Amino acid sequence: MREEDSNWFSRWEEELPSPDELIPLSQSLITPDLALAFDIRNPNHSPLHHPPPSSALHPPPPPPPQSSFADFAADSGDLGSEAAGDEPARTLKRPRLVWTPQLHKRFVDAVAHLGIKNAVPKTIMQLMSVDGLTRENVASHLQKYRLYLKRMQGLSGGANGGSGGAGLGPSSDPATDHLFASSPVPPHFLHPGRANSDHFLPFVPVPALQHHQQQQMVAAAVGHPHLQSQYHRPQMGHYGSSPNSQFEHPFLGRQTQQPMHRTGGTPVHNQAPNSYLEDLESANGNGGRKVLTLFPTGND
DNA sequence: CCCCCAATAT
DNA sequence: AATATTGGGG
Repeated sequence: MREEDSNWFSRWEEELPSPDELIPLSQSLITPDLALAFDIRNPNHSPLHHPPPSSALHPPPPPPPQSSFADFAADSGDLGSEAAGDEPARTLKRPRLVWTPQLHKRFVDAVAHLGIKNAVPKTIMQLMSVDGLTRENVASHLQKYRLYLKRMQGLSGGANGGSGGAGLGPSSDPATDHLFASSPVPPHFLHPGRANSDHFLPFVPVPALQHHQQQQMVAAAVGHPHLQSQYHRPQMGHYGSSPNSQFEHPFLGRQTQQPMHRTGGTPVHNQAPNSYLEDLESANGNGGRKVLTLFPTGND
């Protein structure tokens, strides 16, 4: 057992959104097929602002009254190809994941805590424990993230590049990566020559740094009944900080496991019985794209 | 099987 | 533009 575990887990607890803060997306209760078929999402661009839990409850986010159909028509093109009107149940395509800053944050945390070495897609995914997240999602994101880190390193010290700016530190290149820029990149990520298991932050508890960003997690509204992220707390240790445990969904249950060594065998202890997840995972085949709607908290 | 990365595809 | 998918190599 590593004491560190309790450490960072504790930290995590703080960040964990209370169940109250989790905002269920509208379609959560709709039949997946239905949701998919109708493509319930914001056609335009404005993601529903899920107002923070300021006012207690929000009614079902009801917004886009119109255009659904337009979209539906547009993207249902593919859906129709496979007997969509009849027995769609299987072969559902999963919506594209949207990496909100919050989600990315969790990703970075996971990577940071795992240590670069153990941070491989599967592990990261497991640690993040966000429902609906697949290994591919993570792999793809990780790939991009690595490129980002590389860029940062390359440009950080000396010469400038010419990209307009010249000598600025880690060049904040243009639109290269807004998402990545929004999360603090743990130092160790940047230098390769370091011990592998360094994760605990010295003490840089982010003193007075920005605190504005409430950490709300993502609620994934995939085409499935209850797609919300759920983090589970480690059963070990003591996590009594969050008294909100009225969260009991009989359905999802992702359990966490601890990091293991990725050498040879990877005895991860498993994931819970997410039948729904498996369904989603295996589902695939035709094109109908939907968007995983993790809500962006209008705070960017 | 899983990982990684580059190139494509959507 | 942001993700997903594919393909080749380890």
